[in-house]
Amino acid sequence: MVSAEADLPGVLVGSPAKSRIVSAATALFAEHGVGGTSLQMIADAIDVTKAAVYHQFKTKDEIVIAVAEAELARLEAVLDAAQAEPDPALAREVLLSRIVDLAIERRHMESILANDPVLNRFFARHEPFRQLMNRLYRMLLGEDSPEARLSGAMLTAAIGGAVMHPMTEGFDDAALRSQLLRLARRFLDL
Amino acid sequence: MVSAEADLPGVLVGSPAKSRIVSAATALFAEHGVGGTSLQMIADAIDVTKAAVYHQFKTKDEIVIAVAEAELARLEAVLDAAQAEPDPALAREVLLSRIVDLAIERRHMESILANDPVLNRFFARHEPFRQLMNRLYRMLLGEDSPEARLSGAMLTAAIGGAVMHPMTEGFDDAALRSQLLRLARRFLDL
Amino acid sequence: MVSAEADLPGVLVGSPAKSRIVSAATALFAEHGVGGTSLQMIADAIDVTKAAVYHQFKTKDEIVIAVAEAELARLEAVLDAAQAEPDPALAREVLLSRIVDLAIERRHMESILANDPVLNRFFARHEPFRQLMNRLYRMLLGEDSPEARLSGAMLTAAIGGAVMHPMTEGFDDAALRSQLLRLARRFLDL
Amino acid sequence: MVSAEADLPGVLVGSPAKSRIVSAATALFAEHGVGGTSLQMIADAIDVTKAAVYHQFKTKDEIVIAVAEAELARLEAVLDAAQAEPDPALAREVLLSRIVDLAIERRHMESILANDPVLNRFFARHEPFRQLMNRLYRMLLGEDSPEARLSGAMLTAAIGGAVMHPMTEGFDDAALRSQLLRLARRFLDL
DNA sequence: GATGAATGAGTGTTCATTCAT
DNA sequence: TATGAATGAACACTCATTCAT
Repeated sequence: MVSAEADLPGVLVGSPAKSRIVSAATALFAEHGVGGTSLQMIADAIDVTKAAVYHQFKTKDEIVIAVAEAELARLEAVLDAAQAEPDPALAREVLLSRIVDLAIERRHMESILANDPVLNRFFARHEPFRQLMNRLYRMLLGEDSPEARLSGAMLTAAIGGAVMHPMTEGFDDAALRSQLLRLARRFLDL
Repeated sequence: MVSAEADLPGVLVGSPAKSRIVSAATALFAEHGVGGTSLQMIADAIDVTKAAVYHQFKTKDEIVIAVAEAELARLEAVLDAAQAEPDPALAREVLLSRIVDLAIERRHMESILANDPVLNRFFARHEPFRQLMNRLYRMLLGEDSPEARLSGAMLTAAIGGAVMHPMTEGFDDAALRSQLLRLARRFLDL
Repeated sequence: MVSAEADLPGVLVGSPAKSRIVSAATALFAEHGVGGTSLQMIADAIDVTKAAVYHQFKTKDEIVIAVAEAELARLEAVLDAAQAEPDPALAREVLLSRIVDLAIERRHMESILANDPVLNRFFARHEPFRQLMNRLYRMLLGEDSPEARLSGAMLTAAIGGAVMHPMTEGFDDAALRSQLLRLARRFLDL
Repeated sequence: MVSAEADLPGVLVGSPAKSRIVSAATALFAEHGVGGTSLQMIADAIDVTKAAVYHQFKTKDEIVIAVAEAELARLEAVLDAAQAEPDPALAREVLLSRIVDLAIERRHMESILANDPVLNRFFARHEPFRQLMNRLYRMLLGEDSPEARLSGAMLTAAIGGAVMHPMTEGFDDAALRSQLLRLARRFLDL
């Protein structure tokens, strides 16, 4: 079980009431998927009634979108931080490191956030997400060709998938982290 | 929409009646996820009543397991075929090629089979699956160390994730296939 | 309270289970209106669960339509009976008499069936209903002009409205019946 | 759609705030019925919060009553105007004409106000309404017998029902108006 | 093998209403 | 005067599951 009370670091979503709902929903979505999380579960997690949740969000979809956008905001923060670094090679290193960190962190939430079909469909049609990913690939691979996009997609899928993969349960965080970095760098020809 | 009537190639699951259910369920799981597929939908797809489905499978979970094991059987067939090749390097090539084929095929089912949280949880606790994956990694990487397992997990996650990734929609099948092979070979230092 | 168990005379709606639901729904719609009648109320009235009702009708709308069509069938039976009479003047008398009977009967159900906005909207868009009404007007007024239709609409509205009108509560059934017939005949210039 | 902002002519219901609520509620009741109109809809229509509405009316029922009484006040105004005419025959003509006007006006609101079961029940138990109707019948028919009351009830039901009847959709306002007057006069033996 | 009828627990959503500020 | 937050009860509808036939 995940603490539903702790706010996600660095994310603020409107009113405190809204923010608590989004935090709880994020944790629950990660554990049970969007489809497996009922509004009753979200309401119970923050100890209010379903109707109170509905006072803040008109539909479950609105909650899903809020969660997705909060997640996007975290990725954007990572990109901004990396871009602040003037040396491109160093920026790439920072970016890779932070992305692996995000993935490792997800591991502890038994996260299926990145794999959830509902969220995937949302992201696929969400232009800001596509722009963010393109920015990410450009920083990682130094160019913006279709091939670079495919390489980028493979790399992020590889990192995200690896931490959740049943076969990597034996690794502790530190080991997984350094192995992932090593393999990712090799993949990027660094 | 996917034809729910056509049997998956090379898979036989008990009686013909059972087999038709598993085929329909596989297609529906791929389209809507396990959680998003009701027994009513499965029954409708093969034009029988819900009760008829229950006559073959005692619970929905049994159907899920049957679907998962049928998928596993397909992977096993791929491994067997590759292992029949005496030259290890060639075997590896065949294996990689067939795995990419499986992934590309999934693409057309808008498959979320590999990402479904329910199936993931099933596989994580399913010993035959773990053994199959270890066999796969051994063939791909030539050894059976923890590091090899992590590399293998990353590679399969990368391939499986890439075909579904929103950013790879622009590639046609052939292009995606050859790019995936190229990148996978590079990753394996072939 | 109306007995929800007694079947409407002469109406059979598919299976017995379906028929019992339609009977109960008719009584409840008459008492509380369509909008004021919940599926729970219908289910309670015939002592089954809501889900059992849903097994017979996929939506509440389907129940509303079934009720409306059963009511239409009763009117159609009245028209058929009148049309069996060879003498046109006598047929008109029979028709008028039966229509007033229907109205008087409604009185005891505190019926708002004819006034229900939901049913009204359904009927307005239901071609068989329009044809039935035209047939009725033709028999009553002997012609099929727009003016005849307006006269017919006024007459049926008058009869239907009068029995429910708060100002006619003082009349007993027999008195109301004969007065309605007398006024209706006068209106039709009989 | 009906403008919820414009005040009903000649009706003032307490404070301006209260009046705006009653106007909006009247329009919404006419469009969706009492049961189909939520406090949220009323609040939205005049751009305040639900709580603000509750500040003016303790319950939804109070709003319903206020709406009903405002409608009654309009009818009373019509009666007063007619009674101001010294010649009884002319007074009757004026009254009939104004009543038909009210009915025609309702037509454009797709009004279900007169048919709403909730309002009907309210009126049936509302003494001022009964007195108003008796006054109306006396003016129309020149006497106050039970028979006159029934004739009156039939006539008003006929007029009110006819304008809403599905079979009268083909008439334009002017045609409907003159036909209604003609038939009503014939009915009253004028 | 298969069906139709039924069930209990759940879903997302809306409602009239209350209350501290 | 008005608001934002909350609530409990109800709503239409769906679910996996059971069972007599």
